Amino acid sequence: MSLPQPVRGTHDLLPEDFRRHAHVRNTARDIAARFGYAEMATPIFEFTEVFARTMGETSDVVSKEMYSFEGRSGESMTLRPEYTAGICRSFISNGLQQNVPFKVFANGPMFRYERPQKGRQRQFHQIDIECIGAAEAKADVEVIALGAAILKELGVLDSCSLQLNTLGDRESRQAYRDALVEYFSDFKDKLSEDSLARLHRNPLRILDSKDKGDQALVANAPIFTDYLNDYSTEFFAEVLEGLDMLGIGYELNRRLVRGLDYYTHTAFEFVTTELGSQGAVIAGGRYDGLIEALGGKPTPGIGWAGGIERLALLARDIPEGPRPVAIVPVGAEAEAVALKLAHELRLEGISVEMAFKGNVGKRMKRANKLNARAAILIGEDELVRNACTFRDLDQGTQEEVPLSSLRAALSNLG
RNA sequence: GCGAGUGUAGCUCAGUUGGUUAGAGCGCCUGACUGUGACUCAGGAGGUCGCCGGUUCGAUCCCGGUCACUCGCCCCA
Repeated sequence: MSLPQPVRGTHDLLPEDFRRHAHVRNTARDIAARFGYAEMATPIFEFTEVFARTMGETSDVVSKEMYSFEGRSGESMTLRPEYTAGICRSFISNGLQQNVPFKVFANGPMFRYERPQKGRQRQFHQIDIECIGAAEAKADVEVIALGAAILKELGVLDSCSLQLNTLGDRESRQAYRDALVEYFSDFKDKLSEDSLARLHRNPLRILDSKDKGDQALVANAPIFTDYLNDYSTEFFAEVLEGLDMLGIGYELNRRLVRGLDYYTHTAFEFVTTELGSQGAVIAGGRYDGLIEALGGKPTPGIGWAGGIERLALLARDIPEGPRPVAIVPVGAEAEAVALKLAHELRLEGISVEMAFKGNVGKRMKRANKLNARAAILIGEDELVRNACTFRDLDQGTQEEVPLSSLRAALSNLG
C-alpha cells in the first residue's frame, strides 16, 4: 500500500476513538473542578532548558526521547514530553506565587521519541493535575484522592492498584543515593549491563532490576528507610494516615522510583495489569525542588499525569453521542419544507439529520445507521394537512402529527 | 536503542508443500419494495497478497533489505 501513512508512533483519532478520549478528558475535567482544580493550558513547545533543567540531563526522556528543534534565532526548543515542567514555568513566568495553592488541571498532546507499543506512542495525550505551593501532606492526599476519584468514575479503579513510596527530601535522597552507589560499586563485575549504566545515571533504579543476579545483590543493599530523616518519615506517615482516613487503599512499594530528577517525598502510580508492560495509568509525586531549578523562588509542588490512550483503552461505559432525529422529505416539494424545518429545529437545540439525497428507503436506512431516535417524514399528503408522519424508530410505531405539535412529540420521546 | 513475531478486500481472517481467473464472514453499493429503517432474498463493486530487491521458466508463498504494527527488554503515561 503506497497510501500516505501517519508518522510512526502517531495515530489518527477517528470520531469513535475521539469519543473515548473526550470521555476521559471530560470526566477528569469535571471531577478536577469539584476538587478545585481549574483548567489551564500552556504551549505545546518550550525552550529546551525548561525540560532539561527540571527532568534531569541524565533522565531517559531528556537524554534520548525529546523532539527538539532550532528556532530561527538558534534557540533550542522542544515539543513537550510532559506537562509538569511547562506549568511550573508558567507559574514563574506569570508571577503566581501569591496565588498558592495554585491548583490546576490540564490536558493535551505530549511527544516522546520512543519505540511504539500498545499504550505507548510518540505522540500521546495526558491529563494532568498540579498543586503548586502547598508543602502540606494534605495536598499529597488530595491529589491522590482526585486521581482515584477519576479512575473510579471511569470504571477502572477496581482493576488498578495504587503503588506508593517515599523518596524523602533531597537530603535523605542524596544520602541514600550515595550509600547505594558505594554499595553497588563493590560489585561492578556482578551487576548486569543495564544496572551498571544505572549506577551513575539513576542508582535507585537498580533496586527495580529484573535481572536475577542484580536481585541477589539488591537483597543486601542499604534500605531506604534507614536514610530517611525525621521530617521525611513523619511526612510520609501523614500521607498514609490521610489516605487511610479516606479509605483509599494502597500498596507500599519500596522499589517504586521515579525516572525524573525532580521528585521528592511521595511517589505514586496507579498501575494496571491489563495493558501489558505499560502498567502505569496515572503516575506522579511531589517535586519540591522543581520551581527552584527553573529559577523561581523555592516552592513546593505535587501532581500527576495520566495517559489518556491508556485510560481510554480501559474505560467502561463510554456515553454515546446525542441521538439525532432524522427528517425525511418525500418528493421535491417537501424538500424545501424539510430543509427549513431541519434548520429551525437545529437552531432550537435539537440534533437533526437530513440526508442530501436518496429516496425514502435510503434515507430511512441512513437514519437507522446514525442511531436516530425518530424519523419525521414529510410528503405531499402531510403537506396538505400541515403535518408530518412521526416515526419512533425504537418502538417501530408511527402516527401523523400536526407540525404545530412536533416539539411536544419530540420532547415526549424520552 | 536491543531481541522476537506478524503484515492477504474498508474490517476480522482463511488459503497457496512456488503454477494460469486469490476466497469467506461482516461492511459498502444496486435491486426485489417508483412513500418507510433495524429482518429476508438476489446481484455488484472492491486486492499490483505492506514496499523494494534477489533466487526461479514462474513468487502472495522461499531469501535479503525496508516500513508499519504486536510482544518482551530498557523506560515510561
